[in-house]
Amino acid sequence: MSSEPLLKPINLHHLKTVCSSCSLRELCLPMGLSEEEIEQLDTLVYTRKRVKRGENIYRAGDDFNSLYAIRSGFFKSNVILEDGRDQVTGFHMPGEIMGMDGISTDRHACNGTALEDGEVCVIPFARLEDVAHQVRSLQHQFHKVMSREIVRDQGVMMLLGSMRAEERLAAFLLNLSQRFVARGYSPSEFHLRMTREEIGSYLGLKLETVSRIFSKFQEDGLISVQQKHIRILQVEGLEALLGQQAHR
Amino acid sequence: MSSEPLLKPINLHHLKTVCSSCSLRELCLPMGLSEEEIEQLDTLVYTRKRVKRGENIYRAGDDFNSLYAIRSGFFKSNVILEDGRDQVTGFHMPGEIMGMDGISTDRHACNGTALEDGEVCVIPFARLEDVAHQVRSLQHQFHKVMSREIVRDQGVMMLLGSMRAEERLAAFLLNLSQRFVARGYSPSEFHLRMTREEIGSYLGLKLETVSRIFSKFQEDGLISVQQKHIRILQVEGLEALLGQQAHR
DNA sequence: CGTTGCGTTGAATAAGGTCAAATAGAGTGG
DNA sequence: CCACTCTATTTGACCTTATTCAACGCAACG
Repeated sequence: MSSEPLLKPINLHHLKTVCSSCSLRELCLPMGLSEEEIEQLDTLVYTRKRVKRGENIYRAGDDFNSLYAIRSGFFKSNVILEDGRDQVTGFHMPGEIMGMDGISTDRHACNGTALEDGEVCVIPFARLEDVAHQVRSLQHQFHKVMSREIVRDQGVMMLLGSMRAEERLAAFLLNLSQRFVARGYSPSEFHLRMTREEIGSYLGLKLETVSRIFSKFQEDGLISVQQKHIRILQVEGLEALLGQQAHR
Repeated sequence: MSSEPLLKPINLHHLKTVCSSCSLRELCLPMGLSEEEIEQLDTLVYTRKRVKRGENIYRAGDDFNSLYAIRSGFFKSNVILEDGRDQVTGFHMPGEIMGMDGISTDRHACNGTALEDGEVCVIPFARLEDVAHQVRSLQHQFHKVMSREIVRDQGVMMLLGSMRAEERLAAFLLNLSQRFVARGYSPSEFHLRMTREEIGSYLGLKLETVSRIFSKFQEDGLISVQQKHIRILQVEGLEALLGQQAHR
């Protein structure tokens, strides 16, 4: 066992930094592309970046150079308002692309902050446009990714504009649940990586309201909450909250 | 005067349906491109569409084929909710591009509705991608347009998530004002094309609240309101409302 | 000149925010 | 491993804001 290996070991690092062998390729930028097309993306990402909880991958005002694909970890987009408050504009999980807000002005419009230790793929944007210029299917796929972000944001706008607090929380939990399923995790049991305050900021509610409504959902037998650990007991119950006409 | 013209008349129709001679080219898709590059866009738009007030240029669920650049008129993006309520997700004026939400799923996610008679340039999306594939600067410009939409939506999310009613209205009026200026109209005097209910829907408020706050702004000497006619009397006053720390 | 849709205003109410206090964990250093 | 600290969370009491319900005014239109 201590002798020289017979075969040269596979270069694991290379294997890992390449889209074609990434386990997230069904969710991430390569989604829907063929194997050959994905291989053409392999020149795109030559840097990974490890981030620790609380660190920013970019800050509002920074020069925009790259997009970031989440490999692992959980992130938020946020802006620090003049009065110091931290306004959250999104939560992001593996396979999602962050930083697209920076394209319009060549400066990032918000911070990208890690809520737990993680790793992102750095996608130099000029290079992405180069490859998209070559590979038409990538161009199209990238347009889809941006459009999806627009649709997602408009969904949040509708949530904020038309739902009451309970409905917002129900929608939030169901949305997280769906996104966890897509990543192979349990739909009904998960760990919130963000605080009540961050949830509230995102949903336009105060942290006390978030806490109270979690407690109420628990009393009603819809979920079980223990700090950041959530278990959904009755999906239909949460869905029913959404179905009823919104009031605001 | 009844004799044959000496010179063949200029084809006015053609002159008009082409980006390079469009008065909105500084605001619209061609923004920032050179004259030669803009000429390459001239094959892009071969259809204009007139719409009457209340008509939709597309509806949620329709197949997605084209983007629409507003030539004239005032539009809203909206979704009809299950309970019949009309949730507004955006207001759009000349030079802005509508329909980008459709790219992600090949179906429109919302309606594009005219708030007054107007005209849109139909941009077949497959063709746009073709031309973008040829003209790299257009590819980049289109990415900027999409990114701008993302930033704009996130701004609305922040407004809805962190501002109280008065602040939302103040921000709304200032935003309209800025967009009118960019189009050569008065910053301080304009006509609202939408109802109080539509404003409320967009801002997450009830129409009565919108009406009350307009009245209050008027009492405070910030604006003068007469039905849909608005005159901003003290921009600084409205701006001051935003500056103060948001409370919600 | 009535009808209809939109806007304004008032009074009562409910939803969520604010303030405050108690508790529970997670992380840290001895 | 334990004590200590700090932060996140929960819960209660009270208050503010915006909604709800309702009545009325105004302007456009056939």
